[in-house]
Amino acid sequence: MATIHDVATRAGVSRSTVSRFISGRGYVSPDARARITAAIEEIGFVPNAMARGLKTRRSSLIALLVPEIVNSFYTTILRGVEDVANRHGFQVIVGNTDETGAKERAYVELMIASQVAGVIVAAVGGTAASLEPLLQKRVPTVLIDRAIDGFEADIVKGDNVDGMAELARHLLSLGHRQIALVNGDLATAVAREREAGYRRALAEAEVAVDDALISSGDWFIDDAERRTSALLASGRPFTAILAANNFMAIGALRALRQRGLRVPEEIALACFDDIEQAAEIEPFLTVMAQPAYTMGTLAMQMLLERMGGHERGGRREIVLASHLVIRRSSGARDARPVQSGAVGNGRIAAAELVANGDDGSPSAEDVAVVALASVERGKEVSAFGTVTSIAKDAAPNRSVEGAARDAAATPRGDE
Amino acid sequence: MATIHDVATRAGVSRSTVSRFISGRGYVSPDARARITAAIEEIGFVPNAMARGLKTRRSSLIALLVPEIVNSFYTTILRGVEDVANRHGFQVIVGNTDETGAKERAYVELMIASQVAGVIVAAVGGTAASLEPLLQKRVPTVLIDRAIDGFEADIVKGDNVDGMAELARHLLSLGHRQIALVNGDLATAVAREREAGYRRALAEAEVAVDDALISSGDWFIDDAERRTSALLASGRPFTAILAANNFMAIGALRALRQRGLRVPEEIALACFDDIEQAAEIEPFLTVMAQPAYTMGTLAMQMLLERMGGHERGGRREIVLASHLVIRRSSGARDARPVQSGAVGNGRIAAAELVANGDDGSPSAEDVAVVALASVERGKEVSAFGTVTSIAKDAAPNRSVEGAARDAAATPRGDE
DNA sequence: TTGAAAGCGGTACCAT
DNA sequence: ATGGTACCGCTTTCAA
Repeated sequence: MATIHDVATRAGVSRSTVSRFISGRGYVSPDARARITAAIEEIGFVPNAMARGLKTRRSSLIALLVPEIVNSFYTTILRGVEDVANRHGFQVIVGNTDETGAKERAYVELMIASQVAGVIVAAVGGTAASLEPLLQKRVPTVLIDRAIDGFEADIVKGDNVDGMAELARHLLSLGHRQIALVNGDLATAVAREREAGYRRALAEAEVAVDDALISSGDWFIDDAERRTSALLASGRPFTAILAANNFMAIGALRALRQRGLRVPEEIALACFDDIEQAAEIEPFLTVMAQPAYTMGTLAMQMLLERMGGHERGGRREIVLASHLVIRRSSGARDARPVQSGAVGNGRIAAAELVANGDDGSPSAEDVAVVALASVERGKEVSAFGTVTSIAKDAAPNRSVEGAARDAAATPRGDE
Repeated sequence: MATIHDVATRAGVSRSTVSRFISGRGYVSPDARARITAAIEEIGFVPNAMARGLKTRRSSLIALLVPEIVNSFYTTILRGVEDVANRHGFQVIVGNTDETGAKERAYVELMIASQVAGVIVAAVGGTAASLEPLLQKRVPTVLIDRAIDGFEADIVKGDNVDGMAELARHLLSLGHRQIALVNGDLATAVAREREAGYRRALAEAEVAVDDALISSGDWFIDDAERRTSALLASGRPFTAILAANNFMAIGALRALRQRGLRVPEEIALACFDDIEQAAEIEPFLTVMAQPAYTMGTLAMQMLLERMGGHERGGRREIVLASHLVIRRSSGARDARPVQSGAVGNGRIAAAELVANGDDGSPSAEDVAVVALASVERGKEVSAFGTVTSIAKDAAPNRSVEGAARDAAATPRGDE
């Protein structure tokens, strides 16, 4: 394996000069430059990242940890993260934690050992235990989608409480009063937040919540199917199902089909998170779509700021609005996309995000703030997002109850 | 950041002893062992992978390079790769090459620089140029899905020629005679192979091929949409569309819908590769489904063998059969899943794959051979695959023409 | 059974 | 502008 020494010998210069050349710091004469370039080409030299990283304690690796890479919500986030990371010379490596704390922990240790420059995590949930080493080693970290109680880090997330409330209101507006909730793992904040939204919407509509219609477990399709089957077997009456995410919806759908129940004629269905490719094939599922690409984009942006030390303040929190996409499964007459957006909210255009981050350009918050100020309603673009709130030096992650209370207190202008 | 030295001091032993302890090689007294364990725990020590890799020239990283991580075909492959890698103590990092040679090249260099233990690539296509450094640096490499002319490496791929021929035969059997082919990038072997299959089926049915109905370009949805729109605008008559993969099908579908054409009533549609989640939501697309999970599984298995030096022979090639899943889009009366399988082919059961690879257990070929011998027709399981052919010391990747000729010469027992 | 010491392949400071 | 030279943190003989 060719080393810097081989290049130096071949080019007739010292290792120091070669080092300066490849790292781009320090002076190298045009003459030496040419000879080194030639030597590198000839022997096919690729600098050893381990040797370099050992010395510099830096790497060009960004780690993204997701619970389920097969879910398009996370692959879309990945694209967002990757696009801005690459633009800044960073490469992204993905770890699939499979909703398993142990796998997450293993990846975290691997990432630390690999000296990654930063980490973005959609955490498995529950405790901060498996992520704790990141804090201890001071690895720049940004949370995405899922908040973790007591884990002090920047976060980009969806407006789960409001989003789920709106989704529930949609079903309520169609006349449903017995709405089953197929939730995910209550150890994850999103599950608790979405349940809070569900409860809030029902309360507002003065519909009593039947706890027997609410189930939770884990985020796997099979589990949602089992729980839905059990619910159907219980004989408890209900006319609609609200699934806490797209995978839960698939599970519910399986159970419904197995019983021969037609959607939406016999049971209506809606869920959080879109499945873009499925929608392309056949617009069926009514969903609360989150701006996943933008979430990835903003998370990476915040991470870059932390990594570069440009941001030394407290915990930041960016909440992006999701939007209701009405399709067939909920049984609405007018099955057409609808953009939810509160007065005073603003869109983050793809163009702005692209401009963002180049040297000296605005930070994630700047962009978000600008977007907030410009209430602009344009056509649907996947890279768009609507900022619901931005908190600088935000309070530590609070309990769901608190979040729900705040959300309830915030006026929304979309209904 | 805690180092081995800190642990040594705290435990009252030398660095060497700590090193022996964490690497598991060499003797360490129970006494020292206990003190080291405690020290590691106390200071939260994680060995620096860079320092270790620098010395050992090894890492526990496997790189998987895919052209489009958003495509479920590749995420499913990822799951297969990851499952066997993890079982052997390796972690997988994914690079999304975005169908771009330059990105692929960049990832390859990064992987080499990072001293990955092995690489699995679904290549962007065209030349072997961007992968060439892998050969030069002797990084164990396995190709998946896409063959590369002149790149000498083990490969796991689908039976593209036969599969596409069968898919075309399905449309022919429904009475279609003017079948448009929306292909992908002809620089990739799969595209050429699938076109060969299309041509073969038409030739066998004595249907003249109308080249004006065949389009190619790249593998992006937008491109397929554009080409399909152009075809529709041309006025050239056709009654069905065969898409070279799932993304091409989405593009074609967009174009059809934009023109208000109903599928399958006005135009029938079928494609290679499934979109599992879409099918779960609504069984619509008739597809030639590939055993993606198994492809990942076998690729990783072959890679482990190369990495361990257990396999020093020539290039190996494993070809897995795909199977026809008839759904609504092709307009067939009996829209139900059908398992295609030639006499003499065998299933690889999930159980066998799991057993495979533990020390001393059978190699990828052994498993495949055993499977070939056991013609067992069971129920559909996603981890199953059907082996079409296994070649040991296979000839270098040949031209499509040659492959098509061979395929035509090989008797198949499924019709 | 343990410790001393020599690197692995770069980087970066300090002279020249 | 360039070269000499200590490391970075861990592994691995080799001696004790």
